[in-house]
Amino acid sequence: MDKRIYEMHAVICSILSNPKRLEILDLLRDGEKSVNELSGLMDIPQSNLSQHLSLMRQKGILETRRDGVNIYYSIINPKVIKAFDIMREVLLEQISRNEKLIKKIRVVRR
Amino acid sequence: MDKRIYEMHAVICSILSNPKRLEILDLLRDGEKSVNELSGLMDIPQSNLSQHLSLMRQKGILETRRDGVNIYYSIINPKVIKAFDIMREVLLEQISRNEKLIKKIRVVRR
DNA sequence: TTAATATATTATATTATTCGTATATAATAA
DNA sequence: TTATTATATACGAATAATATAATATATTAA
Repeated sequence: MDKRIYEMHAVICSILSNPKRLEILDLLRDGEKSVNELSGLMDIPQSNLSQHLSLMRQKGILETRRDGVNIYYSIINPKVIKAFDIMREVLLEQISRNEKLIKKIRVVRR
Repeated sequence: MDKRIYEMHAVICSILSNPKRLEILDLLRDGEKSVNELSGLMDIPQSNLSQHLSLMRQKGILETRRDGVNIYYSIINPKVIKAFDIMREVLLEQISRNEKLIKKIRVVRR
């Protein structure tokens, strides 16, 4: 397998490796939102939001549409949300596995 | 939605954001392999391989089994491979979208 | 044209990742 | 016990990612 494909793959995945970008994607999962709307929903300076948005646009994850003063961002490929959700499931399953482990340890100690 | 869940989510996703780790996961997709086997299949110093493996174990993605001198690593949750594959599809679809775009531009220029 | 609003860009400082080298540990064989 | 093989860890240097502040641009309204 070509190494370059792993590198490109890693670049795409690195988009999901930041909490703010995950929050943005989660906010956009049901359709487009303007920068202003996003800004109101998130606790983040506008410039930082804009940076994350432009990064995701550059990487081909988001696209934009201008309507007057507003610029609306949306997710190009819904598979990104699919991957988002699967990784979320992985996380939640990890957490519940850990909880079970902790309970077990407590029972043994009693 | 709790911000901490996005942070944990980002940590899990950051595992997929490195080409070597993606290659390791790809090599482990059909079952466990020892560090030695992985080392033979990859072009990477053993210490670096070990670093990536221990990171993925710490983060709850891989688990280990010792058999004599060898330590076998395997993927705990197959959903990780599912997410791997979906993100790969996103990448491939991006590439083919770009190719189409380039062709279009060429036709227009003629 | 000027003002107001929405969004993007740049520079910078801080922090995090990555990877190599060297070293350490752990299991087994001799 | 010593040697060998397999694996892990510590450290440091280079690089990359991040957030913030300040500034720039673009659109519309007055």
